[in-house]
Amino acid sequence: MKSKMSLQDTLTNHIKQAINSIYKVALETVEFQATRKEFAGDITVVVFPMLRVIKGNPMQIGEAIGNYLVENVANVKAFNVVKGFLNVEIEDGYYREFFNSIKTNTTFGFVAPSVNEKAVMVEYSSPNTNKPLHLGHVRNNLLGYSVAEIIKAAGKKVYKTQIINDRGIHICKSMLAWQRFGNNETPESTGLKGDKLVGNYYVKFDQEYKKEIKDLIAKGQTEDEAKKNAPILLEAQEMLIKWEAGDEEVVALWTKMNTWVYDGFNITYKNLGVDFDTLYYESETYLLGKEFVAEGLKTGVFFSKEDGSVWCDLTDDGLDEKIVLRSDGTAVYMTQDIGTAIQRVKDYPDVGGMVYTVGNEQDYHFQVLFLILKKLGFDWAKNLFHLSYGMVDLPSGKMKSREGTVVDADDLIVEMATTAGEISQELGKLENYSEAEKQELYKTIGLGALKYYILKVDPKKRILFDPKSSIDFQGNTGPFIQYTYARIQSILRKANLDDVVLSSTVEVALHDKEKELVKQLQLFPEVIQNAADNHSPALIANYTYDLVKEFNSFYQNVSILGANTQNEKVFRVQLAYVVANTIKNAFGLLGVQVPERM
RNA sequence: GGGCUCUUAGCUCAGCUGGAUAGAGCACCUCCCUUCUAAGGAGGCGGUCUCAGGUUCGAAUCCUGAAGGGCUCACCA
Repeated sequence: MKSKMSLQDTLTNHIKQAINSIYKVALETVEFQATRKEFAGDITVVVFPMLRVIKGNPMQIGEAIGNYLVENVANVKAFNVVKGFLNVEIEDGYYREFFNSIKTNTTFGFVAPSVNEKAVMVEYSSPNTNKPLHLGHVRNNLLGYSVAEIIKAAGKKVYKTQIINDRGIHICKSMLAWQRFGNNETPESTGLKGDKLVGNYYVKFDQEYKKEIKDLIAKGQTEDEAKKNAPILLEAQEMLIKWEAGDEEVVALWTKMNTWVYDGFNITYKNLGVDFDTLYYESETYLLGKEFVAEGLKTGVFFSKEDGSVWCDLTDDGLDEKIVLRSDGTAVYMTQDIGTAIQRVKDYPDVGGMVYTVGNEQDYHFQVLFLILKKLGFDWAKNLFHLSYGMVDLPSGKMKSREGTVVDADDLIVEMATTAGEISQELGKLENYSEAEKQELYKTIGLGALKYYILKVDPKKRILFDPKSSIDFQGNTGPFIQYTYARIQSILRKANLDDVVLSSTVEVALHDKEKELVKQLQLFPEVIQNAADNHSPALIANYTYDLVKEFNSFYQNVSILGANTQNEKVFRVQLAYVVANTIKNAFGLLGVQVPERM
């Protein structure tokens, strides 16, 4: 494979030579930016930074470089200088050549996984098994899945994983409530999804717990006392102890109810379109990490206090002291996370870095975790990244499972599809579709709207989600982009597309809109790399939006099938094809599907 | 109180190596379907980029400080 020098690289080299021959000085770097639409030109050289090494007036320097480029560089057609900006016009031929080099490459922009590169493990979702997934999990899942796909597209092997929080007092609460009030209900007997059924008992527990607290307060206890002494809570704590001791009956119940939950989760994951390569269960990992704490004690990374608890002193790093082992020798959250990270690298030795998709309330935890792993001397510790994201809040405030003020993931998906269906029916473009096909399409559009809505914003920002008015289907939205894709497919069907048309090379003068589209396509590989480096699906979303806007403008201004010449028609069909393919691939990175019609 | 983080148009957001007159969508107002899907396009309205300093030829972008919102600072996970 021959690597072709990019336009920027070529220009950089020539500009350096120009500066060298005209001003007798060496230039370190050249700054470029896209030429603003109101000026003639395709790429702009920023002259200002050169003033550091060249004494002179930016206009004159720009003129001199411009002249040199026109004379010496094949594809440079003309130039103009505005203030300190040298706008360079490039020959159509350059863009045609680029376009022809990618037009049959269905994975343009993607880099095949390299054998030499270390793999990345991306953790996301990681729910508790006592309640169904809600909108917060949806954001987590979409982000994690998308970042995993993006890293893959950027040329690294990826393992998608999650750590399932399948043990602890919260699970026991659901179990206990079911035992007491459940009358042996099952998902089958009730027709409820397993996670919903279990979630109901978690709520039930809380109701009972509150009732008991009230009773105790009435009997004269303080609120704090009542909260500690409520019989149902004591019983749940007892249950946890039994579970840890391996009590057969408790473990059997635990297994049964968790299985219900997993069945439910799997349906939600499937509907959401996310998947995992490998799973970790907290019940299997919560004891891990202790040996490394012992190790760290020896090497002085940790120290123990008089009561036997073990700590890590991070005050030199501007943080606090952090406990890594309780005085009774049991593991804390941190211990477990240390152990799990190490375990993962043992299980998958090609892993050289990890991404943790976890809400920003755990920023501090991960800061500490990564630091400790570094101190323990793991070389992969420098490649750990906390993909932190803001909460999803409702107009009514925070979502709270126990109080039932959550936007349920399954309900949300259904609602989105319903809305998509309503809009679709109003527009009435689907005459030949069967009912099943329609439902499938509505789901694609509804999910597309939801996913795009969440992924297009910076993960760091918190989202205020108003179920009634949040998600549009017009403008900068998933459906808008899907619509453009469908419209292109319609053209391609009418064009009787075949391999000959696609692979044939035609020479046509480029329309402005065509050139802009080709330029936009050209950015895709860089956008993918950038998105991977920054763990940012939003970059992909915004790129796709820009591409689609550019295409729609082209579409309204230029007739594709009604082109004046056969050559123009062929080129435009090819262009539409490549744009559609790029939309599809880009949306694939976001986990959004594109419909053939809508 | 300490730490982290966010603040750009009425609303939701872009703006990621500091660069030209800060861009989109929604909403509101015009116009465009006898031509490839109008979930579209063309245009208008709308901004002291929270505030105050600083660095720079040049700051929404970098630095310092302030204000407001969020998160966090457990032998919980």
